[in-house]
Amino acid sequence: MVGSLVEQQGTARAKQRLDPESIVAAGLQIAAKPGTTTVTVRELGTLLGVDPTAIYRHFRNKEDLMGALLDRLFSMGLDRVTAPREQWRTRLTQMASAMVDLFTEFPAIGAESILINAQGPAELDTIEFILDALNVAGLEGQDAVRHYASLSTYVLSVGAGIARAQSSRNGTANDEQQSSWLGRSLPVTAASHPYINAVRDQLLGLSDREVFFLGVDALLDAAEASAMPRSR
Amino acid sequence: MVGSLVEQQGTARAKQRLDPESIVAAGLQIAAKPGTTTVTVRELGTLLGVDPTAIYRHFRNKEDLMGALLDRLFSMGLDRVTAPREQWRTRLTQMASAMVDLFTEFPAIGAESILINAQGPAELDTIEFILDALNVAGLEGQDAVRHYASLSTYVLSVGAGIARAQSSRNGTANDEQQSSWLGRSLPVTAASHPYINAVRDQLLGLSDREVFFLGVDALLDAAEASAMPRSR
DNA sequence: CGGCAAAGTCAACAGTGTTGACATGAGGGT
DNA sequence: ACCCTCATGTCAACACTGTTGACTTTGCCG
Repeated sequence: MVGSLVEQQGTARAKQRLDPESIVAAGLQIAAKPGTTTVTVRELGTLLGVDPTAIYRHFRNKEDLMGALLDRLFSMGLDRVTAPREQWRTRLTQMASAMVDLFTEFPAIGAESILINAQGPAELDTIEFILDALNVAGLEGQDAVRHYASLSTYVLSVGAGIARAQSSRNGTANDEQQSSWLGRSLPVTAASHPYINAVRDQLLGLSDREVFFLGVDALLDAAEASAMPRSR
Repeated sequence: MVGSLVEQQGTARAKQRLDPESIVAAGLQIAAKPGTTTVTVRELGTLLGVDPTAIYRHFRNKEDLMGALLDRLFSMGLDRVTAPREQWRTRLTQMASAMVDLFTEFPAIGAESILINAQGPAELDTIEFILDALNVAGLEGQDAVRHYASLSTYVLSVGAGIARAQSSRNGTANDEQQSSWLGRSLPVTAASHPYINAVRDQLLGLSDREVFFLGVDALLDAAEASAMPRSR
């Protein structure tokens, strides 16, 4: 993938002389492996064919490493945006979609996205990207900042939640366990919880992503509405 | 220690004969203590004056216990809603506000709110509460379900994020570390990131709660808009 | 070629949650 | 009033985290 001279896939090889880049690559590889709920330092070591603690020569601690991984996800997310600059709303939707996809692909990283302040270059690019889109939409200054923050927090937080749910589900062996949003069953009586009872099936049928995009749309509507008075 | 039927606070006493209720109370007490980032089984044991593993006689595992704690927070949250039933929007806002307050008060619980499916009675009551409010707003069936899910996911996910940030900040000694939302500084140049640079101060000045309520309003607007066509 | 700093190794520590074997004691049936 | 039984508390231990300090190796630079 990376085209480095030495290491490829497999279980362990490429002795010695790491660098941050190959560690990040290995981290992504581990996080992508289905059933993985967390990236552990020791697994990283065995995958790289190196003593686990060697990682600490390149990253101050695990949070630092996770930040680098998350920043990588930001970078990939930006790359997946294809719409032209004028279509700001499509661009933001694509970005949100890409991030939730990536969080689902790499749950171990996405699950902690909210805890981490990646502060990497790609995160900054993402902020710039969003502010640019909002600017195209007609938002500036404090308005732009507020809606940026709202959208960003939403994508990261809810995305993290979806990733965690994904992890839990992956933990237990399954076959296509249709991301049911609530728990399996809703133990309620019609007497005590009439509303729940009336829509119980719809509740259980909800999917994470459906709910996610509903929120994204609401936030983008709000941004658009906020831009309205200014543009007319 | 012989005659006391009920136990009180302190650091350790009330030997033997636990019950789920007192464990939950102790859990809340620990989670409320500033500087606490996570509720640990052992600390629970010492606080209750009991072997840590005794907890496993009353809860299957820690996730189960955390579910009970979270359910307690749901219960408290509902209790803090004061507006009359007709003012559905105020009620939902109060509920969201109460939850984020509680998550900030008990970060160790709030931080994991998204991972847990409490499935306790209070969570069901909360679902019922939200569906009822949306019904007052004029939403029914699938529409109500969707906006319930959207709002619920939002409050839990973003609330969890705020709680985690709170924890991180509590971890390091501080004095009134004004919940700055992004990291401390934004290392960008005007050339590469003009938009960020233009609003850098506003970005750093954002507060968690401000952003949180912005999202809540957007979601409630969406719900209200969805109800509009039906009610006219 | 020599030394010095960066990087890999190893053992160990401090914390998690969790389990299995054992002890104890409160309660209920007769 | 007994005894037996089952729930509950206790203890030691395991597996698994991240992380550190002392050491050894390695490769670069003068």
